[in-house]
Amino acid sequence: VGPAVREAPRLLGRVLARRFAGDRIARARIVEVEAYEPDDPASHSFRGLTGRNAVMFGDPGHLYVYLIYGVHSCMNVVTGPEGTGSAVLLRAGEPLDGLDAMRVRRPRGRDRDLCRGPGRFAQAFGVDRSLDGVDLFDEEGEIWIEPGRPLAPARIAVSTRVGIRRGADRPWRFYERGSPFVSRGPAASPSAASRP
DNA sequence: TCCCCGATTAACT
DNA sequence: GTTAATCGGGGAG
Repeated sequence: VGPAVREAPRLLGRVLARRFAGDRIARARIVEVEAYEPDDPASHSFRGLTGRNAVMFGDPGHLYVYLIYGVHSCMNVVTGPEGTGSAVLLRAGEPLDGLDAMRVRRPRGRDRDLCRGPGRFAQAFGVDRSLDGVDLFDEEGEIWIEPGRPLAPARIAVSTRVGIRRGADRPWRFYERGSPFVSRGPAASPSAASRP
């Protein structure tokens, strides 16, 4: 629990799990995230509490799902503290288990692309607005986060965020250096980069 | 109410 | 490299 900028890199290497019908479980390592803060003009919470973003202002550890371009759902982890409006966008994952269940939702493309990009990640995991607000630490639920292995700092790259205008200079995108499961995006900033 | 446009993707040329 | 698809939030009138 804390500001999204601090929690975001700590989510890398953890595992997102999803239960489908028949107790089939899909899992993916989180390899790319972005932080969004309340004083951040790119964040949905920037203009305060609304119907859409209410979950962002609620309990940390819950899932905030929104629809983008009228087409794609995007998954975020609320990082709290409650009432602040901080969240981390899950941008990409490395599929581990249940790839066949993911392929049901995404029949096209290669396995490395199943969870590559926020819209694809959500689609592969069968997540839409109906899961907005669920508790991500309830392993009896439909979707949750498992501990996984935290990423060593040297393996974390930092860059500006993808696809935004306002707040575009903030280096709040974090991803696993060298991973083929990371979406294409801005190059890592020199200051934050360490040698491969 | 109307209107514009976005934390994107896939299918084009 | 360009663009259609497709929805709802939220600012303007």
